[in-house]
Amino acid sequence: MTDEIISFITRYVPLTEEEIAIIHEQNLIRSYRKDAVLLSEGEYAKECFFILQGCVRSYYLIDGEEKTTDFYTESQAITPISYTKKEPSKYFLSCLENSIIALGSTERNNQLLEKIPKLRSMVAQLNSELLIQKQVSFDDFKSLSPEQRYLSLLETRPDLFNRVPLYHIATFLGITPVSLSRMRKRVSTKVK
Amino acid sequence: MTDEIISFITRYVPLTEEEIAIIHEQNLIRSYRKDAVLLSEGEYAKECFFILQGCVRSYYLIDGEEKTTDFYTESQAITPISYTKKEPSKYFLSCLENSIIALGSTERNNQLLEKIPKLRSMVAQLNSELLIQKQVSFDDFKSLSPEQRYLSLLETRPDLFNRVPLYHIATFLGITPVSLSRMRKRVSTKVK
DNA sequence: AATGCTTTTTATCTTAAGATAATTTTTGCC
DNA sequence: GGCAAAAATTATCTTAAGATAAAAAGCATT
Repeated sequence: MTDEIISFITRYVPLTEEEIAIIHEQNLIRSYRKDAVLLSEGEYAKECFFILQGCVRSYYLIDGEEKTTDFYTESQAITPISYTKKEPSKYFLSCLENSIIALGSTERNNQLLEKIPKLRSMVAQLNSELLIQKQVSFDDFKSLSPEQRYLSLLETRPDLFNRVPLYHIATFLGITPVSLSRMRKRVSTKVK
Repeated sequence: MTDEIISFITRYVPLTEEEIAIIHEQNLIRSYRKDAVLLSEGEYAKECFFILQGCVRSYYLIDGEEKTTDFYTESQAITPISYTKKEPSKYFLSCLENSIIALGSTERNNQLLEKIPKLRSMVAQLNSELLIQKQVSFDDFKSLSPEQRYLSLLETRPDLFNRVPLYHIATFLGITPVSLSRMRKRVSTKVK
């Protein structure tokens, strides 16, 4: 049932049967309804998340407008900044779909790291990978025009367009929903 | 002489005298002239860098245009993606000023990590911190207008404006130099 | 002081994004 | 099938950025 977590981890470090059992024991799995809020602005994140099924969105609320910064889907881990830094969150996390999510509290995660120390190496590798990914996407974002960013997202994450409303994709691309709509029209007439 | 490196490290892990001596031994320090290139597109990075004195810029060359993605100054470490991933670099690193830089090759760094294993913890902490920083700047970048980004940079890194040509700052802000110049004029007349 | 090079600004024109409001389309639901 | 809410599009007007070219200002060096 939580094989996704095991295969996620074993991309970084090998696990024995025993260790797999320990991880299964520790698993806390929850279901959330669409629009359920996993973390609010101002709140201290007590947990990090691993998405087994569904889709989660992170966003800032600025002058009453939601600015989406990320979409997380199956087999992605979410470690809120607030979880790491022990400070109030500046952004929200909420479910775009009914979702099944594994939770790790600080205590539970620390226990796991005590019992299976090599998980520290996994975390280190993962962070290093995420840092590189983030840097690459940021660099791309800066050097591409909104239209190029849209076209690029169409290629790299086509799945999103089937499960996420366009107005969230718009703010994720750093533009307004109205502008995205206009752009899509422009692009489609270009192609023809 | 390389106390900066020691105090950089001890922000993350304590060091004994012995360990400090080991680090000093391993240090390879070089001087570079303004415009010296530390890493070229297409090249495999053999080293990572720690800036003791001076300023380094990272940039992509796109359609003959340089797009600056970062400025590194005193006491900042640079670990090229190419160094970590062992693949050709997509960007350049070059000196904006005459600079004094400590170099760490893969071999030398691995030796250090063998001799002082707790440095792994430092690297892990540093990466986690850098990931958070990168995420925050990316989120800001997306939600701010070019003008707001300019004003924010003026506050967060005023030093840059004294040592870096505006046309590099412009591409760093994701706009053209002409546009930055126009914007500065607009902003200055607003204030009056 | 004169020259050449780098950096910044100005000007003009074009294009696309922001703001706002209204309308249309789609979707879910009783 | 009809209704309400959510999502997407359209229209209009304003504002700022991109492209390009040219001029001006700042520097360094001889």
